[in-house]
Amino acid sequence: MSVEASEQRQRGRLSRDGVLRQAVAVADAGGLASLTIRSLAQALGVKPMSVYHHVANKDEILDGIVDIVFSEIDLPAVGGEWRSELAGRARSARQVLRRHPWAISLLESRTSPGPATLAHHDAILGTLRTAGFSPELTAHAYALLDAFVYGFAVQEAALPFEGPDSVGEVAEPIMELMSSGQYSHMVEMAQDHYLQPGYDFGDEFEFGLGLILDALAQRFSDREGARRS
Amino acid sequence: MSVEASEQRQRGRLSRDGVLRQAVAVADAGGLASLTIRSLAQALGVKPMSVYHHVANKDEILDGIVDIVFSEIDLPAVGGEWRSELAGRARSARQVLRRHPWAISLLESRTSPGPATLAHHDAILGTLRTAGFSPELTAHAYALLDAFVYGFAVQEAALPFEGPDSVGEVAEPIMELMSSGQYSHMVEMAQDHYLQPGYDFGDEFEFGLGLILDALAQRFSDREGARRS
DNA sequence: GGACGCTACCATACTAAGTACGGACCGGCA
DNA sequence: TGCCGGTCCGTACTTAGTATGGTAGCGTCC
Repeated sequence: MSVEASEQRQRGRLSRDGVLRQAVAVADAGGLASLTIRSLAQALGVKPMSVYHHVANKDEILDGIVDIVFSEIDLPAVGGEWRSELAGRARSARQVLRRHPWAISLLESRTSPGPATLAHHDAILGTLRTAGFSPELTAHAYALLDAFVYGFAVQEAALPFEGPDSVGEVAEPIMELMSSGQYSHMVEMAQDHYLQPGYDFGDEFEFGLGLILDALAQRFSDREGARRS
Repeated sequence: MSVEASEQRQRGRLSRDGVLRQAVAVADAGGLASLTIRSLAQALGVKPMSVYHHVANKDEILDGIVDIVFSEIDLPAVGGEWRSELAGRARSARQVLRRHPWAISLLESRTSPGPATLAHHDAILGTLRTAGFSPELTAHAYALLDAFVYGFAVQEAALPFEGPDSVGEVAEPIMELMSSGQYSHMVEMAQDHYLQPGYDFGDEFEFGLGLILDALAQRFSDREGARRS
């Protein structure tokens, strides 16, 4: 029995929360595929089966880390100015999903929301309702904004390159495929726009977000006007 | 739902295309998790290792079935009226992703597009450019519409219930969680709106799609006007 | 028509992952 | 002091991907 074991072998060092936070760290470091019970146990300094005394199974770990990710998203302040509050939460959500890209593929498969997820949804609904949105428009706005945020995250995750200016490197094999003569519009757009220096796909986020919020504000004030007259 | 092959033992009955189409059928029937080399081989009426003579590995299968899914989406007609063409392809994409919900989680992880995927993107870019959209606005519109379609599909896939009117059944445990006193806005929205008879989350799709297309038309005509004056 | 060899298919087996099952250890309490 | 319950772990079973090396049936050429 090695007394000098680097990590203090002691009882009670594990907890459900510690396990989940370490799971996030492992996924951040190596992707979802690298998160196994065995790798997680090693990161925690324990043996695989010890993990099961704090979570029922791997699915519970996945549900748990999704909720941790949601907890990192800034909540809109209920009662604040709806447009800036929702813009802020959308930007925060995007940042969080960029930080934890593995979470995106979990969003659609996890159907049991945790407390942070519920609190998040509640704050958004509250912000809209308190600002005076009708239930119908609240539901519309919520679904639309969330779809945009999630969908944008999916797109960013699927990009074969990372960030601006590094596009050129990976473009070779794709350009080859496209140079078959088909895909002429993609080639044109790539050359005239996407591959231009300074183009950053991430900028499309602000365009889309602004467009959606503008249009929602329009519908909102239309309704307000109709109600007032 | 009978996926098993009833074909006799004979040479040459397999092909890359047949393998991929059967893989789609298996995933449709039992979800992505049920698609294993062994289950696929059984559905094809062969032994597991036979599959590997037509695809290099499982990743190639996943890439392949994503491309099959894309091939099922109606292409917009380049040169047609952009608004209706893009609305049509968005609706078609949603239908296809509802038919193959397992494909959603693959969208973000597969970074090597197949020919159908490329043709699809090309047609959308072509529709916008031919309609007179600038490269900038084309990139904006494309990213925004795709984000919405994908994000909406993610949301629909994550719903714990299926279709309208079946909401009530599954709502019990969630209502329980929410009745802790927190989540008051969710409770209000659930009671006053989501749980009302006839509410269908799917209807949010048309609202969002219409709003985005309206707003894009606005920006398009603004630009047109500026150019003309 | 018989040997050859190509290609499609398969038997075996190795590795890795989730997890069932029961045991070992430790600290507290009667 | 001896029991107890909460933690942690050793072992092993099951399923999945796939490396390696056959084998069998068909076309080809003498």
